[in-house]
Amino acid sequence: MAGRDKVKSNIITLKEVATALGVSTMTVSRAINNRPNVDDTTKRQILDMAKKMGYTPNHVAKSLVSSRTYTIGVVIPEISHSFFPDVVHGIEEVTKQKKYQIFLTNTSENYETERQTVDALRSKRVDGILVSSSLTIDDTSYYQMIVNSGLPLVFFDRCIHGIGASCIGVNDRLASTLITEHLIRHGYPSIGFLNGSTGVSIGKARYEGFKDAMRTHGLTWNEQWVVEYGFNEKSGFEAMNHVLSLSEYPRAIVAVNDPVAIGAMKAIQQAGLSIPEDIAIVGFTNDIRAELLTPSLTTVHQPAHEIGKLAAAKLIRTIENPNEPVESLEIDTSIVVRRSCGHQP
Amino acid sequence: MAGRDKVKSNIITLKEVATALGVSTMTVSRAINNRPNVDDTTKRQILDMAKKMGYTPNHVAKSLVSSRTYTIGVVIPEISHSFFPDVVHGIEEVTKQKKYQIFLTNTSENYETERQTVDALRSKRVDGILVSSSLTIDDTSYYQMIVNSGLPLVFFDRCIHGIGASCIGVNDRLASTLITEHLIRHGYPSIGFLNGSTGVSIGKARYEGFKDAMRTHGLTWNEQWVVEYGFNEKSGFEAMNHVLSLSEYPRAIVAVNDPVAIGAMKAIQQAGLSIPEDIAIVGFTNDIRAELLTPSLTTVHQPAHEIGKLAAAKLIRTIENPNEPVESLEIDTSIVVRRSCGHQP
DNA sequence: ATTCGTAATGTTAACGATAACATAATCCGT
DNA sequence: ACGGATTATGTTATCGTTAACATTACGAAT
Repeated sequence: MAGRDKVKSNIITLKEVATALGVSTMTVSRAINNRPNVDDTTKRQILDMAKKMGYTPNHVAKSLVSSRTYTIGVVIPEISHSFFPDVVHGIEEVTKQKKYQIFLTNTSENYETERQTVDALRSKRVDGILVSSSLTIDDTSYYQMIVNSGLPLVFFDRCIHGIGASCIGVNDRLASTLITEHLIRHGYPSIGFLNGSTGVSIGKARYEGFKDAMRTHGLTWNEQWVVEYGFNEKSGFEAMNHVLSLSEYPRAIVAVNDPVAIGAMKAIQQAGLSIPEDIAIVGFTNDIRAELLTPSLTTVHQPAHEIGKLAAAKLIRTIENPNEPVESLEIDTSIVVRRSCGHQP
Repeated sequence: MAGRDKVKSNIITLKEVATALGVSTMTVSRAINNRPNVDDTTKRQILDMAKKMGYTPNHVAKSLVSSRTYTIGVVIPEISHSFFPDVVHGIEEVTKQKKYQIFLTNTSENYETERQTVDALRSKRVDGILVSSSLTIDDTSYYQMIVNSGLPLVFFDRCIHGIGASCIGVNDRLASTLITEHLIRHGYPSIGFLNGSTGVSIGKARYEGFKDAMRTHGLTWNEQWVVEYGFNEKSGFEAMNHVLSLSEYPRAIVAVNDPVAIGAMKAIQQAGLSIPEDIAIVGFTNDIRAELLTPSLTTVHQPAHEIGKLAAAKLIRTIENPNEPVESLEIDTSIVVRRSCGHQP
């Protein structure tokens, strides 16, 4: 039974099905694609034969003719942040329903890699791309070129504005203001900010929000306590160690995201200090671990799954309707108050 | 500056570059692909012009000619389990280096979806697929057909054996035996097993390992305490509630994976019982949350990243070398002893 | 039976790139 | 200066599918 003959490759084409039945490829094509003008008997024979021969349509050829691949490229900075798998989950949900497939690419927070990745996706002629950009330089010309080329592009989470691409983000600046104000209300006299990079949209927006809150409340901040080490746990650890090595350190910390906050918490605790008694800290993202930490981390909840769904839906509308307007959506976040900010049950 | 002319699509082809310079497409093709027999001057002109016109090679057309897409399909059951993003990370690392791109697909633990997904990947003519299967029925004919069709296929984590496909898994059965024995050594008189599904390879192997340990130590187990509710947190919660509703419940629990263990822990604690004082529990996976839980979860560490890398490397070797042998690899795991098993610091 | 209309089927060209073969241009040694 | 070897360039056919046009078949109406 096992191992019939060993043909090198048995990928069946339309033509082979056609010859097997003595009809033309067009008739087979019509039958397979359920187009009109095929005799019922013929159609049944074709369908049976196609099944028997194990015919699978070649989408590569189809794509070449139609200039449509039903494929979407997804560019994310770091797949191991719990935020992004959740976004991908949301994207998947929409794309699956709309019969698109996704190319998932991880740039490791590297803009050069990001460009290469996008170029590769363009070469593969994806119908559109979803990007959370790691751009840190003030040069949007690359994405401007992408937009000009007509490739549908929707940013999510980390956006680049003003180049004619839609964006699904959150109200980062306001959320950052609110969570900073939450710390201010606790009465902490000094607050530091652990940023990833101000070149990245979320880094800039969250820092601005931090400053808004400080200014509104007539507080000043020590520029030494505003540092940029990166967006992951390791960089949070290093950033915090740097701050702790200064002659003075702040009474509270706003971290640009939860991984950074988690790294910082490790640094604080390893230095023999207590959270929130010695240093209070808040994050941003509502990482899956936030509620489990000791103390649990006060943070900003971002609806990752929702962001993924909205971004994918927007992109598909942009692909399928050339008149779909460009828009920037800011989804509301909410503050999740736990223990790390000093809040008592 | 913005909004030059509004051409519908400005995707440049080889031919357009060729006409712009008055040479043939072949010459352009050779120049672009850095092939020999192109005059240096001509080559420079072509490269300049291609860049100026914004030419991007069309991989769809290339793929049609070469029957190679440099694309790998990745089929995973649930992207929100921390295990899988880690695996994907490992896969990404290898594929990026080898210039492949990955189609990421999520089947939501549904075998029907899985088949449709694999069919879609075949239609898109991926060069190979990496699958962690949700197959729960005793019918491997579908994958047998895939293997027979010559499509390179490597399973990871959840394997289907005996059909001629390679597999990168872990020594599930042994690991399960070891962690069960760890509980036995604690002296618990009764142990239950929360399975996902015995139809899935890991469910079967881990259950077998559990039984091995019990038998070896002359213990019996109550079949009522062996339940199958699924592989996620919710099913763990429900499974445990079911067990707790029985007239008697076991002194310790082996969960088929960490999400199930986490759900079960919630159920136990909501029932007013303590872990490990009333019920001890161990998991499997070393989820990112395991060490942060209260109590921290004793579990089996599976090198997810490593599995991803090995699986991707094996698949690429299989794609690029028709004589690459079929092999099943079992990677070693290690037990991470924390508090939920009753261990004291 | 002739003609017309529609349904069924077939043929050709095209999508963009490249392999394989064909030709033109250049170089070199004697 | 000539023939043979290179090197540079061009032409044709092909990958698998489908759009667009062309043809054939068949039933109905007169």
